[in-house]
Amino acid sequence: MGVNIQIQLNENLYIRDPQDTKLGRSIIQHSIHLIDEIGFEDFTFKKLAQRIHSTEASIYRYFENKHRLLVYLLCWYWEWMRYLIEVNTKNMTDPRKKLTIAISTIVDAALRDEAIDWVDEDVLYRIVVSESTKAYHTKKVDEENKKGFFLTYKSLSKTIAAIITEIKPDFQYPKALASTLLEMAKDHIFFAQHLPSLTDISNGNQEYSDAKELLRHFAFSILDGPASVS
Amino acid sequence: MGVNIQIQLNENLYIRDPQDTKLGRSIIQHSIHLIDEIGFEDFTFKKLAQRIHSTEASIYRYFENKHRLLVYLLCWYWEWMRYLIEVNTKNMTDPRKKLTIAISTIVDAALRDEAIDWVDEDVLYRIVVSESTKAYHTKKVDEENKKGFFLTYKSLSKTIAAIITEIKPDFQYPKALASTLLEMAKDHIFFAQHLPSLTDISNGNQEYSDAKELLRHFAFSILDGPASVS
DNA sequence: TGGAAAGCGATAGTATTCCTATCGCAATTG
DNA sequence: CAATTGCGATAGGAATACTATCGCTTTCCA
Repeated sequence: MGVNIQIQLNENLYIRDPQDTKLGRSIIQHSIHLIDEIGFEDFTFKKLAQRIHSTEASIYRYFENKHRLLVYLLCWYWEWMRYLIEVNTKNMTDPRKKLTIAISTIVDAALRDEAIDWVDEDVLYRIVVSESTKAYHTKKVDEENKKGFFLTYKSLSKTIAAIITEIKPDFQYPKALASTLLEMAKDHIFFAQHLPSLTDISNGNQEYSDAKELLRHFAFSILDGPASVS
Repeated sequence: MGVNIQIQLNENLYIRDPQDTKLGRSIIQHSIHLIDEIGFEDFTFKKLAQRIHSTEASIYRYFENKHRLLVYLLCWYWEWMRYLIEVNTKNMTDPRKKLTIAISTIVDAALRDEAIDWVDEDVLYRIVVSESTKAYHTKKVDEENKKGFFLTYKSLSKTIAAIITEIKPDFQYPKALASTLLEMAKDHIFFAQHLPSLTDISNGNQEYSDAKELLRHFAFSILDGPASVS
């Protein structure tokens, strides 16, 4: 049993809802691992079909193409993040503590969680770090945005922006700070692993406490900074 | 005539140096425009060959594949940026002014410049905004990093980090702040254009003065922030 | 309980992408 | 003027990104 979470995503993302069937759940579970292993560029429906002992045509019954599948996975992550932040900050009165918890929650996505047994959240987060910008850095952003593909990301960002506004109601850049924190988490975890000269956090630490510290330092410096900046 | 700048890039990036021949320069010039028009995913050497009235095989004599060409273009931009920041901050004594100039220089890359007549810098910057993360978010990052593909990006980041250290020698995160400013410039210009709810800067302003103001505000708040952060 | 519908494997086939290889002409170079 | 370089032309192969059809099972529900 355990916790029973049902994440409902935008219907435009899929042809058939993968959560409804055994094959659908298998597609989600194994696509996460396969993309993590070989990268999104080399990932194909044919390779996925071979791994799950199904066929290319069967996978195409669920997703129009591999890009839609990627966006589906990311939406799943974004929605799950937003849910976790909401749960973890519930009943808290101090908005500063809320922001600290939100930052920790984002970074801790790199760690294993067992929320849903056919989604390995820690592996999914590696995909978020490596592949998420490919979801919206496309010639079709505007079209896909209209279809609501990025609502969950915007909603996650909005949740964090709301906490920021709670801390400092007259702050000029709540939305920018919220999205920057989300992007920074990915960037610096990636830099620490692959391009360490672009960051000051170390890669050794399994729990990324450096990353949390960096985000907190930036966020609170900006929020508590001198009223007038030269 | 005009200014004569020669940008020398990593030899591993190309098979034949595109700066040496007419066809090579044509490949650079038109690939920038074609990638800008149709996006990197849909961009192919065949389409580029058609546009410049050449052949696929001829383009393959310059670049192993389209990914290498993209990295080449980005390296060109990163090196050019570093050069501009160095020139623009030369003989300045106040490091705070240097950082302000550096930020303006990065954001102004979106504007037309005529440094080299076969490179349209403003169009190239649109590629940087939309496609640059695809250069290093690959399964081959580590391998390509060893070959020195990202030296110019790291060098640009290092230049900015040095200014930050000049401002505040005991600052804990100079490298992280430098790369964050570079990433933020791209992200928020992109968000303003396509996902406006993720930023607070507007898209209307042609000179992105909002973006400059945002970056300056974040940078100096972090540098001037209260010594101890809760 | 029986007939319709849904789900999925199997197979076939097409257009495009991503290359590699070879040939030969024209321009450049030494 | 001989040798090299640069490049257009063509061919072709393996992989990718789909689309379509057939028919077998399982499930649904009346």
